[in-house]
Amino acid sequence: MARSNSEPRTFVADKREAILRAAIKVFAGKGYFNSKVADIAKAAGIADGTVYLYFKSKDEILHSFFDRAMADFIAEGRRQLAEISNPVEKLRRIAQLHLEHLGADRDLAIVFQVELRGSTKFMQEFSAAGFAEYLSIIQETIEEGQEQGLFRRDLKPVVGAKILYGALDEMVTNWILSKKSYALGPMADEVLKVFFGGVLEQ
Amino acid sequence: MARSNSEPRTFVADKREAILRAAIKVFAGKGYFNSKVADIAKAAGIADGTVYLYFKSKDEILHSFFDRAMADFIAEGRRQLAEISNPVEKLRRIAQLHLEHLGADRDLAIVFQVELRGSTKFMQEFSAAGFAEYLSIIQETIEEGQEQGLFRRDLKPVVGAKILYGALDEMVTNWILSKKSYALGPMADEVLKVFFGGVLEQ
DNA sequence: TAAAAATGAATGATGATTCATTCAGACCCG
DNA sequence: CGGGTCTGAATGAATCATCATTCATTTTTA
Repeated sequence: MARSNSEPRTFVADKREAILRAAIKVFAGKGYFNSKVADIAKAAGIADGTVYLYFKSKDEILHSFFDRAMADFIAEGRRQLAEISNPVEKLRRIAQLHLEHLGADRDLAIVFQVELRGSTKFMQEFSAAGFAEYLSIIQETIEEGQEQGLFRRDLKPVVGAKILYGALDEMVTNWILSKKSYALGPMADEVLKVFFGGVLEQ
Repeated sequence: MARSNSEPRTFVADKREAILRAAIKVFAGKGYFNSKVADIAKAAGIADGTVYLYFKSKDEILHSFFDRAMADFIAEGRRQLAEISNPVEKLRRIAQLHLEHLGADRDLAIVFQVELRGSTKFMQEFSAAGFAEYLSIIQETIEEGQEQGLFRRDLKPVVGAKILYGALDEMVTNWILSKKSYALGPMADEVLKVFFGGVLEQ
């Protein structure tokens, strides 16, 4: 009762966090369905049962992770975009953030690229949430660019958004699967070179 | 022994085929890990054990499917590309084939987009096989185009291939998840418009 | 009728989840 | 102080359901 009241909250949040981090590492290593809750517990240095004091189920661990990771990413993106007015530069920043963010944490990237897509159920649930929002940020930026006469108008913004997202996404997937180690961030410029200017010789 | 020698082969192949088709439908519906072998057997109208007369394991069903589907697709692609000499038109044909093929069979598309990506293991195994070959067909076509002075040279062909593939792939994924029903094939032209010419106003 | 194909009940392993028990620290009282 | 008590966190062995796979038996085919 007379406990110094913020301390326990912090403690609990930390352990939840630790389980989450351990889970990501385990999921990244062997895939969601091949990971045992016992593996996660071991990776987090706790007993199997303890996992259930912080999460309702194995499923909820993955969900929590996505929800938080995506919300964080979008919040950061919006923050940075607010400082930019030129749509061309906005798209550049989006591409860079996307690749730098995932390029900075391989486990996170693996879980995002691989596990997120591992079930239509997840995809749809997730789709409904953050993913659609992300696509629509790109889409709105393209609309802005069209209004300002910077981008061609014979292209549906929603299609443009999918193309850019798809290209970035493929960069990440290839990076994960590649045996070679290289920086993902710089690929943003390569993608944008094509997205903005196309491959045809003028 | 005195069997009219091609008939039983055919018969066996047909049943194998039927199991494969049933499996795809089931996998597409609930995901590989959530699908029971019993579900597949029921969908194929046979007993559980019969599945094992044609496949060594559940895993092998998925593998067989990928191997065959990918080999067929690449063979068909090569056949059609052989009739085209212009790299621009070759890429157009690739994009159309890609989207028309998956757009014609939703179950096939779901398994390809979702299950194939559902595990790093699968991705890597698969990657080693047909997928790398597909990417390199695109890459070589871009190289040709560069040699003929059609495509800009300040772009690595391998990167260009990933961008085009990624954009097409995203069209398929969105199509699968979309509640609206629309034709996937025609999206090829939209993608190529951007891939060839870029989004910037001239 | 013999061989091949198919059956589906039984087996055995696996692994998510539960819960009776232990443990650690906070608080109280003499 | 120092030991007793309470609370909630943590434990991990046991439970229980779920399937992939097998194989003795039956059915079909030729």
